[in-house]
Amino acid sequence: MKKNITIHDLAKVLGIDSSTVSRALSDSPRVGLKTKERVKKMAKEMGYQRNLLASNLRTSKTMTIGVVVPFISRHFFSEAIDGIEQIASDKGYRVIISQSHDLFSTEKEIVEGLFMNRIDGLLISPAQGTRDGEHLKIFIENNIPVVLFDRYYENSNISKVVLEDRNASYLLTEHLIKQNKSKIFHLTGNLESVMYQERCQGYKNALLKYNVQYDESFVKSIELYPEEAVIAIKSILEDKDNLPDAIVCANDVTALAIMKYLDGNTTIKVPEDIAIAGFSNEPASDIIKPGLTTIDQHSFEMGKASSQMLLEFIHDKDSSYHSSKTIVIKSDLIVRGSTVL
Amino acid sequence: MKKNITIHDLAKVLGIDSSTVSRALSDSPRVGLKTKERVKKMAKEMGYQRNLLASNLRTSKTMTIGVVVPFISRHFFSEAIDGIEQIASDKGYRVIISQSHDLFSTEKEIVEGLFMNRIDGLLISPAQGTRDGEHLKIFIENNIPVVLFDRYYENSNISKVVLEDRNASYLLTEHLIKQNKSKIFHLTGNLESVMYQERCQGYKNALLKYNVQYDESFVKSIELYPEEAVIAIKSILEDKDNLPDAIVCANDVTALAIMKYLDGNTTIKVPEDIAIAGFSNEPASDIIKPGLTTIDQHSFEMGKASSQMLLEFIHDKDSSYHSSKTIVIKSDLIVRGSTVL
DNA sequence: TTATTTTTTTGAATCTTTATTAAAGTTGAA
DNA sequence: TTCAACTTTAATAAAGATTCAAAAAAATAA
Repeated sequence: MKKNITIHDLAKVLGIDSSTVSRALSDSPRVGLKTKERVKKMAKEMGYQRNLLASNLRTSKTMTIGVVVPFISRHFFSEAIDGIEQIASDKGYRVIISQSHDLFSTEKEIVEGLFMNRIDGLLISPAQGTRDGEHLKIFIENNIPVVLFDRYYENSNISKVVLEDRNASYLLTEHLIKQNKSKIFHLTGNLESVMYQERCQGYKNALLKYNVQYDESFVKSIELYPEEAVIAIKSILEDKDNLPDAIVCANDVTALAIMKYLDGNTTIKVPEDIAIAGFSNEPASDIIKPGLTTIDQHSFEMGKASSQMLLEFIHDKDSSYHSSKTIVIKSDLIVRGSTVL
Repeated sequence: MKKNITIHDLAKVLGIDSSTVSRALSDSPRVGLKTKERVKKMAKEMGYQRNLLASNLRTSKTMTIGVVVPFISRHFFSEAIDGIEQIASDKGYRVIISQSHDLFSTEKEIVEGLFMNRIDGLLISPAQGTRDGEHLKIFIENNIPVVLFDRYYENSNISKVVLEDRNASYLLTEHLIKQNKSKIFHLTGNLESVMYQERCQGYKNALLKYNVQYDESFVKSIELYPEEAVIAIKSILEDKDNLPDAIVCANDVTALAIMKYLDGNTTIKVPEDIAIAGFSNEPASDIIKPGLTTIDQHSFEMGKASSQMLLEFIHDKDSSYHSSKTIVIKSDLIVRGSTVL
């Protein structure tokens, strides 16, 4: 129930001016050693806690970066956040995390709130179905750095850190071809998203390169959630004349859902009858039997890289950072039992 | 590069006082309709963005609650956060999420930072090995509500929302007994933690109740991480004269690690030779084969309940909220193949 | 001792918003 | 018409910390 004490309270008690107290507490060289000590001692004694609202308002710096992701529970994102936090806290920055639940409207609200709170920089992996960064304009206009990571906009000059999606997808498909699979389907997400376009392109490129059968009907675009995946696999299996012997899924959760469905509801064997590959290396991929062949996206590294990039931008505000810098993170193919006997 | 515009800029342009602008923007009844409209129109036109730092400083309210968890990637916590966010955003509160990585020192820093940012309330699931809430004292002293969830301190009068750990553990053990298991081990965490004490007690109570063999050596306390679990199961298996036919693990990740080890490195069959039960219902529990019998902690509900409690405290600051209110969340036994043929 | 330099401290202004109090303008009943 | 009651706006003072210019104090040189 005690009132917050301020530098003015300290000043009064010590019989000095509040500006001196302020300087003493921030270890300014412009205040004498004994005063410094007196102030610090008293501050501790009286339980002084600096009010960052006031401080931030005055300095117009919050030492805070905002992070917006679709879902913090996705392994990929929580790992990335770890990376982000590590770099940021190293440099004395606080990180505030929000999730958009993959909804543009929520994302917009969050982003506006973060602006009103005057964060020093924004790291965002945009909600699906967001075509452009219009709602991020305020940041750009006010010279507050923004870095996109993992997901990005096609015709935007906002800097970004992304995965080599196309190549990763190519590697997955190539791997399946080398396992003598000849009818390879691709289950992808919303194809308006550049990321899924890229993954789809990598898949096609591999088929083309190795001269493997391809037909438009091989690509199914769905919302990449488990329930949707089950619906999709059911419909695929119904067309008995056109059965795949392999499916490249654009994320792990759908791949896992399909494997689970096949195991529980059909006699189809993975990988003998149909090989399944995923994307992300979620923890469950290594627990399911057979293990799921997938792509390691180096999420932690990606988080570190984006954080680093953002902080660089923050520290040299003047340079025209908008100039669309892009960092591409390497990916690794992880081969497990779902594609190899 | 454009400068942030303030209510003063608006006031100047409109030829009225800044206080009127402020009122107009917050829809105060104390300003005329036409002025309101004029102000709002101009605000939009000039791209005005309210500065919450100043606003919060003036009102000494931030409409923000802090959430601190050990790891956001744990399914339990990310679900709980979802629940917390849902309730909070409903009431117009922003949520800022931090992870302590289960380290007290990190938690302390985070908590101090949150205080300096003058959050309106704190929701925290403390790091393991923290015996008391000494570092939360500033909040209590300054009448900022704190609610613990999931994990808590033994002799603390901070309000909390917890699981009926003891009962849940009892149910698990009882279930194993009913499967005719007669030598049931318990793999638990740090027994200084009340939560693990409770889970251990529930296990013991069930054995006692049904008159099943018990020996102190049946309880192994470890750091509940996968690697430690593997070490533990190896050492258990080495003592060939004292093999369990069931193990109750105090969380899912250890249970999963053990199942994976048994499957890959031994001929021991789950559940025939050894039945395994976990705690938390992580997603992977439903993916592993056989499925892992575990406890559903209703994390989403727990998040909602804690958020609700905290907001109530915030809204009636005067009532002596410290009076150690406790909400106990019910748990459910989920039976899967790891304990039943 | 006085003049000069250096160190330490002060006072006022600033950041942006909001609350409080005062003032001005309107309306209506007596 | 006059006074009261009400509506709308203005002016000023916080909220708590930081910063700049200037003053005061201390240290050094002449």
